[in-house]
Amino acid sequence: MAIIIDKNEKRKQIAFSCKELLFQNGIKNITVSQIAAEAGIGKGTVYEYFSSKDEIVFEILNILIEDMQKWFEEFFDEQKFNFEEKLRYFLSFLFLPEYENNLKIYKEFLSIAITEASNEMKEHDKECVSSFEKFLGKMIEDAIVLEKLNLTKDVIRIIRFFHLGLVVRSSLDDLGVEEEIERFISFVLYRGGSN
Amino acid sequence: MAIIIDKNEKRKQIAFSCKELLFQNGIKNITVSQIAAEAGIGKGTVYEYFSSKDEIVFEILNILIEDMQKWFEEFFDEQKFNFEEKLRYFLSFLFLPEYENNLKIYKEFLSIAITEASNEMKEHDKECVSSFEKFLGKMIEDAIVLEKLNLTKDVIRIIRFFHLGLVVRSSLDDLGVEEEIERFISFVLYRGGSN
Amino acid sequence: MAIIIDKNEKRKQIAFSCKELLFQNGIKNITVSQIAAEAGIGKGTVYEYFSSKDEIVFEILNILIEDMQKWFEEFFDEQKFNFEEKLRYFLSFLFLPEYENNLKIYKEFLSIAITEASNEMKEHDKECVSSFEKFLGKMIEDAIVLEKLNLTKDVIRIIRFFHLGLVVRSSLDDLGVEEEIERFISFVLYRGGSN
Amino acid sequence: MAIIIDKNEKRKQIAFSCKELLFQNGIKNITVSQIAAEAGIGKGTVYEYFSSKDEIVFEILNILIEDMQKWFEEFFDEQKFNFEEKLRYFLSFLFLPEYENNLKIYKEFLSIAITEASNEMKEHDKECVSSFEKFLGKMIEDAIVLEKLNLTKDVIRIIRFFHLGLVVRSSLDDLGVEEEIERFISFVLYRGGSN
DNA sequence: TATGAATGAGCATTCATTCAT
DNA sequence: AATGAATGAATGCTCATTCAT
Repeated sequence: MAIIIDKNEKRKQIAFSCKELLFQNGIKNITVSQIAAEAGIGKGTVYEYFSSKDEIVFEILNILIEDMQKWFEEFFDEQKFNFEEKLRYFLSFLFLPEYENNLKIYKEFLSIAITEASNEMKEHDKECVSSFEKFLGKMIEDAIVLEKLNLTKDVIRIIRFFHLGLVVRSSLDDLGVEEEIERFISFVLYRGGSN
Repeated sequence: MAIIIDKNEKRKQIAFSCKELLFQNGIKNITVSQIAAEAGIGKGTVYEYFSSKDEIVFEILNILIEDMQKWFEEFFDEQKFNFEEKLRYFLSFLFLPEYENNLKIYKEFLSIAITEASNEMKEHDKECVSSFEKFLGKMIEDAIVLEKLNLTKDVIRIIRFFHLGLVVRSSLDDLGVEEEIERFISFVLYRGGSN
Repeated sequence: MAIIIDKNEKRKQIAFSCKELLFQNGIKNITVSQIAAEAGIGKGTVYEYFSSKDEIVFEILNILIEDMQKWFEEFFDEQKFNFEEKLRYFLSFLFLPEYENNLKIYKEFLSIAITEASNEMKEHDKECVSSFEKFLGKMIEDAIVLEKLNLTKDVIRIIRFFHLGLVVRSSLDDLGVEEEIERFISFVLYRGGSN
Repeated sequence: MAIIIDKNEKRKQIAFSCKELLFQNGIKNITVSQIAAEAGIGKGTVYEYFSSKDEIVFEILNILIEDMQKWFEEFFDEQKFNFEEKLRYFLSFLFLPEYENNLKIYKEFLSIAITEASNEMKEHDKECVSSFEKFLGKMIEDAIVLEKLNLTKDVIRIIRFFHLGLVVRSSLDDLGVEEEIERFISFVLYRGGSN
């Protein structure tokens, strides 16, 4: 059993050391040679811990998803903002210059996830999303109770899907992300504003 | 004198004959050899009509998009639907069993586009998006004028981003797409109304 | 017989119209399609007059050699220079900026000639060289008789080979062509100069 | 632990085993597949030791040049030859029947170099030339000091260019190489002397 | 357990040549 | 006679995976 734990530990270790590699090359262009070199082990050794390249890639992605979850949680632990501010930050933080790399990684994740997500990946992602929704849920609740805003829990999903769509489109359009976000916030909060 | 061939016609012809191939192999795995074989022509002949493999794939994608646009037009031309019904169709048609193949290719397109969109690809995508926005625009306009609904044009973007997010998430979650769509429709249509 | 003459005429015509193409692309990169386009005829038509691409290339080269021969002759017809001046010009004229294209072509010719000269090409070249040597011969003769220079006819060959070597090396070294030429002239004329 | 291989040694080994192949097929027509087969290794293995086909060809050329240098050294080490004999050997050895293959490859090298010399190629050539000039330099020095011949270092360049011209012309003319060489030697050695 | 040398299938693209019209 | 559409052989290079040590 000790061996199994060690194996798992080593897997994480190898995957962890390749995060930087992903920033630079993108998942599509990563090679097993690079992974081995970056992890400081032999190419053959990689296959002692993973049975295929895809498996390595998934492991790296899983680590990155966990990272993202942490970033979210850390940010939202500070409770001093009102709903509008929180929502704005939630929607825009991945587009801030300082999170450029995270956006990149998140896109890489999506790119893989869309067409070939493994069950393990889905499992990981589910946890992430759930923790994420929990927070949005809390946010809405506060908004309803404390700010007396006219909202329902349903808006969580709309926020999530909108956000996701925004990330994807930002790769394709030269859209003004901020503008789109403001439009969405207006819609959610002051939807009658144009009335 | 040799026969003069309508190059554009032949392009379409070649691309058309490869629709099925694309469904089977996907964008990434399709090869020029397969394309030539499927079109019943020589490999070199392909390059008389296309300057690169990517160009062929784009042409096939174009045909698929044109197909989709036709389905839309056909659907929307029948004017018996109200805004809610149209919106429902717009959001859900890709998830209908008969469009399974289109959804698959669309996802693959997104997967590629997210991380390695070439300018050519972006250009291609822009046309596609613009045609869809035109539909949505007309839809909203009608809704405002004919159905006296309380909507603004801004909702177009929200619909688009939501739809995109839905497509992406549908790869990851076992979400009830229909349920999500109903939730969104409710939100867009009745939320403000219920105030 | 009229037809044969016409055929030959057309060959020349096709080859002639491709001189410019050679300046731009170099012989190695020229294609039959380009040749046909440049000559304003169909690709198949080219093969009515030539039986292979190589044959076309040789024909173009032959025309260029004839051209070069003409340039030489025209220049040396003006008899107002002394031997040293003539020699200097002879050695350096291909390196003058205004003959850049000719140098390029001459190199192309050499490039082909070195490894795959056809008999026809050799025949052409022989004529060219002979006319060339005739002139150098006259030059030397005048130098001996009129300028009382201490030279023999043997120097003709040395001049020719040196010149050829210079052209070839100029493609490889960043050599100071002028300097090399002066060195050579000194050697030929004032060989004892360093004594 | 896997075996660690001396990469440089293996490079030489691969290149060495392909000398014959180069003689047979020429620089232009050699293929990587052939190289791999000739070296008794897989095609992919070739790319473990060379980063491109050109690099392999250069390595083979290098070996040929090193061979030539060795032959020179061996010849010139036997100090019983005087300058005239050395010069004769230098000018004529490439035309000896036993070096026919080397002449062929050298010509092909020149053919390529003239019109499409890459920087890599120029660099490679520079080394080769410099080593030959060193020989010639030593030769001249000895001639001046030991044989009291009336020569200057300038003659090195003239010898080199003449030699090069001779190689090139030998492809075109049915010239008597030996005769030309004798003529040149006479010119260099006795012409000034007869003044 | 760790390694890295060896592998070879797989693929886009070019272009001289042919031949039906 | 003139054409240009069709062709397919030919080739450099990549990289995940294997396996002898």
